[in-house]
Amino acid sequence: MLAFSFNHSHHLRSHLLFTASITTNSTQFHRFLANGSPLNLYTIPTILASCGAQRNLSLGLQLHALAIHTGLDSNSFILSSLITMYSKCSHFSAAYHILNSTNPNDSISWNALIVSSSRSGLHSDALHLFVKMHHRALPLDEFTFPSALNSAAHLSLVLTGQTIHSLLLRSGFQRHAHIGNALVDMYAKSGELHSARNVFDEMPHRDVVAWTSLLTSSARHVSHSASLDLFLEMLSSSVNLDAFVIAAVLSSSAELTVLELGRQLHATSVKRGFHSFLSLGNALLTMYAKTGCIDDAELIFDLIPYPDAITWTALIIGLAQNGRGHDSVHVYDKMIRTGSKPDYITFIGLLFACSHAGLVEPGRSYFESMEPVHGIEPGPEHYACMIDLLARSGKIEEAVRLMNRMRFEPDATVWKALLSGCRVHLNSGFALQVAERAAEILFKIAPNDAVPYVLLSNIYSKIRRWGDVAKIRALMKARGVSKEPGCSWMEVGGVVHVFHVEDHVHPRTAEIYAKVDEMMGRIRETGYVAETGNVLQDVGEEGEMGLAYHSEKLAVAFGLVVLPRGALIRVFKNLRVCGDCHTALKLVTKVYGRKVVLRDANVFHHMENGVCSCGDYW
DNA sequence: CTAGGGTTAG
Repeated sequence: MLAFSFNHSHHLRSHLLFTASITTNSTQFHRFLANGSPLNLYTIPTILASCGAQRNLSLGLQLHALAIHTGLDSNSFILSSLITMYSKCSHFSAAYHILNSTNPNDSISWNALIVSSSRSGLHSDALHLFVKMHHRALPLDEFTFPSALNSAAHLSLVLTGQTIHSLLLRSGFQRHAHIGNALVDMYAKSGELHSARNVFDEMPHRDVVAWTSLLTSSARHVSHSASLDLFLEMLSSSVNLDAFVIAAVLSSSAELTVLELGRQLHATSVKRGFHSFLSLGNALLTMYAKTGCIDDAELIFDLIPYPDAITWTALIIGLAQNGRGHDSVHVYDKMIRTGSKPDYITFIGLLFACSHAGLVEPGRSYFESMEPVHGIEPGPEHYACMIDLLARSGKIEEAVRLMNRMRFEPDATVWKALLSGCRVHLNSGFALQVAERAAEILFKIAPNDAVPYVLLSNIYSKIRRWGDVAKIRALMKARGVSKEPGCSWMEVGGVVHVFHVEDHVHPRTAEIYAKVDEMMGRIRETGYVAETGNVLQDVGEEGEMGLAYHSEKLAVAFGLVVLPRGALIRVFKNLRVCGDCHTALKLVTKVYGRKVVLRDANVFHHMENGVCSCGDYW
């Protein structure tokens, strides 16, 4: 098969690629050798490159041996290929050994090691090599700088990044596209968005990569809406979209629950043929799950041919948030059956699912399997889920025992889980005692977090200890702790309508309030009585009027006013829905024959005909 | 033979 002659280097290259692709399979490699096919300056580097790409270290080692045997191992072309192969296979000691024993004075070998170190997360090694190159006066080029900048960014070494920047200004490379992009990304990842923007504005060509760096860092360091503003700016500057940037924007759309934009991005991806890009599929799945369209999320999942851990995890979490914790567990079992490896976050989702579906026994056994079976040490989030699961199902002693078993100090997340879990079963005095103790600790370690005050105050009001309720409220006031104001919003025709408790700013306020009154009147006829137990759920956001005009009720009433008859009403709230609104809105779905999807800070409530997907357990 | 951006978080 090798008895062809090649006239063009292009043919030679495709032949070499073909050779490499068949020979990285060991058996075929041996057949290749048995055929008397040549191992030379052209074939060895090409096969080595494939070994690196496929992380086939054993074949790489054989080739190294053959190179030594044929005396080709002193050739600089071969040496740099070997260093690349070892680096990509994470066999760094071998790569360093070759580098140190042959002392190549070309940049390629050094670059290969810097790039691989940076990609493998060995950032300080990458920077060390960079400094060494600089000291030896080796040429630093358009391959060296991006990786060094990348490692500086990952270590949050802004000063180092700035030093590299100043070296760059003298190198003549600063106008190079990859280098400009790496600089923008370094400043952006370090949270120095103004510096990032300055570099960006001075670039000769601002391509989609630079925009993506700005977008994702804005989402992380500023806000998701700042990120979407940048996206609009990008669209108006006619830059070509690609799958990376769409995945990033989808993630902000998901957080902001702007379903219309998400759908448009989905359509664009299909038109542009990006649908086979895994990260984009993962982002789409998450976007649909987070906007309450769990059926669409499942459709996306079914179209992904090779799901990775992120895909499985996104589906597990999405199902759990949408009240389908049993399905999360089935998906997890399928994930294991099909050979995917769960990670730290998978278990957060799985245990969250168990806790919301009340699956005590499966939850316990999944938790116990984490370390022995999957080699993942449970972290505070996992303990928090388990404590929540146990406390909510009334096993408060067991929750406390589990907490005492932790190898590290429980953090605020864990104490909050215990406190909120206790509010479900207050009939035993023990639950109250544990809740008070947890709150006391939280008031010390997180004195400015409003959530523990509100949780404890709700517990007191549930057992009608009004004096204690007043004490907590006074304590909050004295400490200047205020809760994030509650608000609900709804998207209609691409416009987001926001409601706060008892606010009168919406242009259709009169109709909305009339509709709330009508709603409350009609559900009262079916026997609804306001629950006063959660009067203080929204401490700080509401007046003395109490429960009637909470933001979620206003939003649902608005939906009844403006949406066509029978249309699903999709509402989002930034805080947890209060118990009274939950009861009232369930009845509204029954009386009006409408479906309501209400997403609160924790989960989705798919309400229909008086029943909620959360099983009144959220 | 070496290069920049992305997706999951009770």
